[in-house]
Amino acid sequence: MAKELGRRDHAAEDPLHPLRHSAAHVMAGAVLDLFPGTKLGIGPAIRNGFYYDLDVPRPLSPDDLPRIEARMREVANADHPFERSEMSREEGLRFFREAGQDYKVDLIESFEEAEGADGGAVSIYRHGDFVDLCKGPHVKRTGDIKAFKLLSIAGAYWRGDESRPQLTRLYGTVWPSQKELDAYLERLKEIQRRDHRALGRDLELFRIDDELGSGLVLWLPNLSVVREELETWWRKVHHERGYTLVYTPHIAHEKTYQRSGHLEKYGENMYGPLLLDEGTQRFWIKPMNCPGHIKVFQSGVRSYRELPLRIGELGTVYRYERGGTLHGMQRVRGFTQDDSHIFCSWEDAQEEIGKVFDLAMEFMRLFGYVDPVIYLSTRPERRLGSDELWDKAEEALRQALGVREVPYKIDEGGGVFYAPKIDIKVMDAIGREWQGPTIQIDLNLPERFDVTFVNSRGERERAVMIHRVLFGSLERFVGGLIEHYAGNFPLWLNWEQVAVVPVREDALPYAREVAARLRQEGIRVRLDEQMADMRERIREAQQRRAGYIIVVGGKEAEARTVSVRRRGAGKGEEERGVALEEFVRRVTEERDAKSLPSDFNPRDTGPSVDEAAVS
RNA sequence: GCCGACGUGGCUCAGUGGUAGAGCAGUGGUUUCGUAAACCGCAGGUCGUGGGUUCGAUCCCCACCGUCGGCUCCA
Repeated sequence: MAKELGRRDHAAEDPLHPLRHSAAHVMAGAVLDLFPGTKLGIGPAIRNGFYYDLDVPRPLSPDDLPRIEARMREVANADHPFERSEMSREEGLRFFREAGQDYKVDLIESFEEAEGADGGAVSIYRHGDFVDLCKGPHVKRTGDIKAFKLLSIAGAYWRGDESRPQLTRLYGTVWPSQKELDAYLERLKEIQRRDHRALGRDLELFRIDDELGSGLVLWLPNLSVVREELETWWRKVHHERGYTLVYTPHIAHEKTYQRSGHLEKYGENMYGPLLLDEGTQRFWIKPMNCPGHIKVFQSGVRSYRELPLRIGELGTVYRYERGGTLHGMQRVRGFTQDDSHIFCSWEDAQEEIGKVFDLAMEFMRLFGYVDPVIYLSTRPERRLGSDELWDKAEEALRQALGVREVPYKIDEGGGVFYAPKIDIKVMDAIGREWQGPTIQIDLNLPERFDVTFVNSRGERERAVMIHRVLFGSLERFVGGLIEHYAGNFPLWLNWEQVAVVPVREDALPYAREVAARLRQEGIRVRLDEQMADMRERIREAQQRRAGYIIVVGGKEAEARTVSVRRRGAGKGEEERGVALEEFVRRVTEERDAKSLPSDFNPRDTGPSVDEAAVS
């Protein structure tokens, strides 16, 4: 899911900020003209555009957007100047109170509470009849706002607070030129084309069935192939790196989650209780894998000689999420995490973190994610554990990054209540930022579960618990991959690596031979023996995103060759007369190298796209 | 959960206060055709669910469920 991290500083640096913010003013003015009595919330510039939160007398529907846009165009054409002026705080309060602009009054009042409100004055901006409380800056005239479009309507709470009134948020985008606007709209279309929900349906990847339950993903056969390959590779990589892979139960006795603190801190997201033994025993479905892994660690007395003990699991968890937040595979109620907990001593912590970090970077590279940005998130205000522990934990993370000389940003106070963490964010093929792997040092659970090992002096010592995920959840990761690859998976993950198309029925025996030869190498081959029109079968294979389509007929059978067409090739770009063994060699090589596909072209990205603005 | 929009056969969509259509997919047949959609036929829907208004509702009203765009939250 594209994240808006950095949006705030981005807004400040963005040279288009005045344009976008000005467009927000013009939009608010247009709504005020068309719907008198509208109250203004806030209307900031955001990445690629702007929004304004408004309290409109009647609900707006998408049909209203063209009208508002038309009115905006009139205002733009009228070419009013933006004029700045100042009022004292009292004047401002009186002005907006008289105008019935309650939210602006609320804002000014909050300025008073905030420290450093500048000398008691507030600034306002005016264009035409429209006046708004605003820091600015703005463009000079409304005529500077030319290439814009309103995109969507949504609800948003005043000040992002659920307990406060909900306003109507209008999203729009604006650019210096029509050409840039068109390019941006084209990018939005590209995002829609890549939407994993649409591709998931068209390519028969996954399904979410209402009767089965929303937020619960059925992995259909095609995507199950992808997952199986990912899991197989994941296990191999982890075995190579000294991980111990385990399986833990999906439900646990209530005692476990009382001790872990999950019931207290996370209970509203948990499924349960399940009442067993006439209701005397209460069990809950696991929302996280940590307690299970701790129990694995504690299955015996651990010696320092056994550490670091790296316990990993593709662990399926269930979490209740509110209905409105569910989104395809990317926001679900049941998912499988590639979870690991590394138990070690403080001496080993930094090195272990470093190893995890290297592995994480390798993961992202393999899938073609680029421009990783590293964040170190430090202690939040509300937290568990002593400052001493936080010092140690943050230092270990810092050192691990320092040793590697990787640049990173510090997200002060951005850690979770029980752990500081390293987050890796990456860019996908169309320039969207995604949350990648995270590494945390858990300062809570080792205490709660009294996780210890026996050190070289024969003493019990508290173990350090490093928590990490690389994929995150397979559902979210693979959902992201679908969009990243636009459905065109690398050969090693492709459900249909080769489609064999015989020209005519008399080529079937050779086609079967070819298919058998490829299958011998473990290649996933589809040979459709129902003889329909050849062109139709080629087209269908393309629609299924077969990695290669090979056409065989009499000529090929005689020469023991195949006619090869690579996915993504243009019309008439097939390569004829490729020796069968040569083709086998190429395909197995590409598969084993886990190469990115030839039709994978990360776009040269301009400004990155804000997913939120898709209409 | 909240605000708004939407919910017609597997998919995309049309339609009406008097109990429904199209294209694709499916299926049967014909076609045997060397690289991006051959032809003809058939079948498939209690129009999301439950109430209400009405002589009569898929179409109007209400509730619920679900989907979509956001908010909030998060893997």
